[in-house]
Amino acid sequence: MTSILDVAKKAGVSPTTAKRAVNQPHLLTKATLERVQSAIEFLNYEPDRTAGALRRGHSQTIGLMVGNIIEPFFAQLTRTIAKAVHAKGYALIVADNEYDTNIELENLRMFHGQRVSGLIIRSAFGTGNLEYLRRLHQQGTYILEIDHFLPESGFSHIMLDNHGGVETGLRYLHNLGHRKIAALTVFEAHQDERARAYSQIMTDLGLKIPKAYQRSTDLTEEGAYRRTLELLRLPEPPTAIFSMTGNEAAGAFRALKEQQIRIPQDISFLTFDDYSWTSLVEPPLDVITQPIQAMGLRAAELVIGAIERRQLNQTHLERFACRLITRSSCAAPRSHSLH
Amino acid sequence: MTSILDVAKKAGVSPTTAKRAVNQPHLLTKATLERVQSAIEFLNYEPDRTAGALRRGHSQTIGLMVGNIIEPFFAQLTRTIAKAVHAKGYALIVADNEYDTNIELENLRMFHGQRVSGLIIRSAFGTGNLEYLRRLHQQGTYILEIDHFLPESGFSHIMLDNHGGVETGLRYLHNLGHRKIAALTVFEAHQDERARAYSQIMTDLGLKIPKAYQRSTDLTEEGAYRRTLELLRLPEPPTAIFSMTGNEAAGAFRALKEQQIRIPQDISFLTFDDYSWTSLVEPPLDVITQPIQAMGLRAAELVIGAIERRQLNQTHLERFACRLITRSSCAAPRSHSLH
DNA sequence: TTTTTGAATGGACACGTGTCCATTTTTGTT
DNA sequence: AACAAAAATGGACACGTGTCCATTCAAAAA
Repeated sequence: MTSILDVAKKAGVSPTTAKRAVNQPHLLTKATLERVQSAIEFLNYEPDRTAGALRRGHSQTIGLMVGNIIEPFFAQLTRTIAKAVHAKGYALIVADNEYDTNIELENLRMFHGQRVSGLIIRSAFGTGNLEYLRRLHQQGTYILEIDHFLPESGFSHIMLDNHGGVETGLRYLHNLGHRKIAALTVFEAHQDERARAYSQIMTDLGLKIPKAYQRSTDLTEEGAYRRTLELLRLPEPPTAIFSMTGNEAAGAFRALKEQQIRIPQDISFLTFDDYSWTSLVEPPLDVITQPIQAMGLRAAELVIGAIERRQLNQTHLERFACRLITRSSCAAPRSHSLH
Repeated sequence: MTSILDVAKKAGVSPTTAKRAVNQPHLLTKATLERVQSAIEFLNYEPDRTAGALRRGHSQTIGLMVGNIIEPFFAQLTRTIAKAVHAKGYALIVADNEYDTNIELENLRMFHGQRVSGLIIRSAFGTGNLEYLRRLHQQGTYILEIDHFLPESGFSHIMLDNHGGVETGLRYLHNLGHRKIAALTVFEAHQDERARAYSQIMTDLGLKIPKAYQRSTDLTEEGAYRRTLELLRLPEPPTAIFSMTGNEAAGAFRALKEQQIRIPQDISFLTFDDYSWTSLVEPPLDVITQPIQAMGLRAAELVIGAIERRQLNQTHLERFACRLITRSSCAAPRSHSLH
């Protein structure tokens, strides 16, 4: 493998000068710079970042831990972040935790071993790995939570305005006349912001949430499918279903379709995430869309900014607004329209 | 940052012994091993892979270059490969080339700088980066092409049985009575296997492909949308459209829907890739499904196997079969059913 | 006990870079 | 022409690991 020493020899300069041609070209004479640059080109030299990482103490690498790369939300986020960090000369190492603390821990170990400079994480529910994250941070890794955060963590985070989004959705359904509104989400221990917002806003609207509505999904398509069938079998089924993620929406929609439930005549359906397919199905779905790209760009910017300015302890808390797109999957409930 | 030296000191052994506790534990006495292990735990020691990478000459890292992470095909592939390589102790660095040789080159540079041990690549069309890939290979990076390969490259590859898949699809449509079958794909320079298979099998079936059917998409949803509208405006529009990727299918389906074309009454529609939404739309789509997970697992296995056995020059060429799933988007063409 | 053998442990060095400090060369001033 | 100041270039070392070789130790054979 050719190193900077080969370049230096070829160009007839000292190793230090050759390194400067790469890192601080403004310090060199035009002539010297050109000589070194042509040597670099001739030898196809590419600096060894592993060596640099060793010397510097951290690699020019960002770790990204998402819930599940297959979900378009995370795929889009991954892509945006990858592009942004590449532009700054960083590489992106990805892993997903499958919303499981144990899998997450293993991948955190891997990130640690790679000495990632920064970590963007959509952590699993529960505080199981908080201690490990804290240690990572203490050792110089900037940590940014995204989409979900552990309240006690004290790390920076980038969040959607989940409360606002849920409120927009629920008021929309409420105004249409719905009173029995079920949510597809994770209720356990009030860890999920959307679940919390759902409970609170339903109360604000003077609506009660039956116990039967408060069972959790596991955030998978399959789980939402099963949960939706359960809801439909209830003695008092909901007149509207509000899916808190686009992933769950696919499962729920499949269940509704299989049961030949007419949307919106029999049930209104609303979901977070404007996934491509939501406008292709019949009826096109009403959705609450997130500014994924803006969030990803900001995440990359914050992390790299903090790393380069060596402000590892500066905390940024940001919220991004979401937007309701109405199509044709929500309408007044039948009982209501008879009034 | 705690190093193995700290561990050694804490455990009262030499650095070499401490290293062995990590890498070759069978060489140590049970007592010594335990002493070192508890020191590791106490200090939260995690080996610095950047240092190991420097010494070894390559990092325990695999590069994955896909076309576009957002496409579920690549998302699924990424996830499968990520899991598989993590299990073997490797990290996965991802990048996408957006099917563009220049973007690809930049990311290849990045991979090179990171001294990835292996590279799994869905290369952009064209041989622009072949020379760079060759150099990378020469410097010790194992290279595996996936989903698409450059015939002259000589690298290992994992491919779908594209010819078989296209043949299955075309014969299916032909048997239904279709003669005017258009394909959504990349025709340029016969670089795409599915496009080549389409041309050849149409000829085998005794069918001619009008010039107007031979214009390329750019593999995007938007491009397929526009291309589909063009096809519909033709004086002799096709009676069946065969989309060669699931990504393009979304755009094509949107166009058909907007134009209020009835599927399969007015046009039959068939596509590669059994994406989640294809069974949610009306009508559910007939698809040709790929064994993405099997391909991803095999890719990871091949690359890591070659790295660990130091057989960088061994070439593996593998093909995976695909399968037609019939639902309701294909039927006999109208003119035909009148006969 | 002594010798032999193999198991267990230790020492030393190189990988390629970033960084600090030293030295040389050039430029500007008198 | 002599000097100071600034610009340009060079030297030396450390980062933490993997690997090779050397040494010590314990057990088996004589």
